[in-house]
Amino acid sequence: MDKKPILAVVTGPTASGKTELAIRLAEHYGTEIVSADSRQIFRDLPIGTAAPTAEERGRAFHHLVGTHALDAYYSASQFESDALAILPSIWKKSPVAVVCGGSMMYIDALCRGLDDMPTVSDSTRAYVLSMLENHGLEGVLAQLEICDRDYWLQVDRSNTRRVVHAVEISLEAGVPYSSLRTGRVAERPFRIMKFAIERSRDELFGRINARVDRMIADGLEDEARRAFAQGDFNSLNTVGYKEMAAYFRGEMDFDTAVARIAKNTRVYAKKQLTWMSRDPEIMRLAPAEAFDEAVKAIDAQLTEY
RNA sequence: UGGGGUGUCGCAUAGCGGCUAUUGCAGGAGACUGUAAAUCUCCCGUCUUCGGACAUCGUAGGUUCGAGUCCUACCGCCCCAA
Repeated sequence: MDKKPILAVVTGPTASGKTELAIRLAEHYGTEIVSADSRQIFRDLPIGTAAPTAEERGRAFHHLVGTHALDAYYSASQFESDALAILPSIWKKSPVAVVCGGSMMYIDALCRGLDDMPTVSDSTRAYVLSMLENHGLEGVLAQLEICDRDYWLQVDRSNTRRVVHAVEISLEAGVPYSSLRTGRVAERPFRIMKFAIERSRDELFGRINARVDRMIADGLEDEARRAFAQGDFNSLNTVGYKEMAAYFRGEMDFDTAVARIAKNTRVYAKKQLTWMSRDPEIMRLAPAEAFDEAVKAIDAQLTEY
């Protein structure tokens, strides 16, 4: 029987200690890390996204961190193909590759796969956008009812983004969006192990608050100013930056902006926890024993064949 | 001890005697298949078969058809005077 390599996924809410655990595992197994973080992938945002530092990156090689310009288009499906392309090269060095990140949809895209869908062309995107601008959400919903009645029935009709996307895909593909959604879980040629560091809500929120203060001290404001000087991109529709933008526009004072960042980071963490709660594959580790427990579990898998 | 003020949800706050007690902050739950740190939904007095039911504005009385709102007493807090 083939020895399938192992994908050790370190995930969990923001500020839970993923980076350190991932690096220690990478050091231990002489391997590299693929980041699964939808914002750390952009360059010029190291402070606000808590990207691994130069020192940390010296301890273990990190893929997909700071590799894209702020105006670049990136998505979960691109992450899926990028990660799948990188992993084999890591497995040449070690039977264990480490993935580290809190972008839950990216993790799922890699571990379970996304259904095949056409890439939306610029013209289709522009067409649906104009429909939204001229006829509002109601207009786009009417279009959705025509081109994909099944999805129209089930979609959250308040969620403009989902409605727009379904119409875009349906028009692009020429078939209903819902017909492309198979829900099939991809077969992967590797064994997946998922780990998360579990902390109490109070402790996690305390770590978040402290980290936000540190980001401010480290110069988040300047970083945000320089980033927005490049333009107002989706990559900057991000906790830490959108609040700074509101401060720059004079919509809130500095202290309020900082408080909002902490608040929105807590909300983000909560959403990650919600997502995690429905994934029974994730092994929850106590902070103090996280590394030892993860190594034990991985070694057990390594010796199994 | 006297005089004045004040008491509304975890905190803050609105509430000219009359529909469901307002708003903000903080908090909780959830959805999620190509921008996901995005986008969206719900709860936040108690119980709930999720349609509602029952409470409630420091406490106890009173006036009134009707009281968070007016009156009295008490309790707590704040200010001034001693």
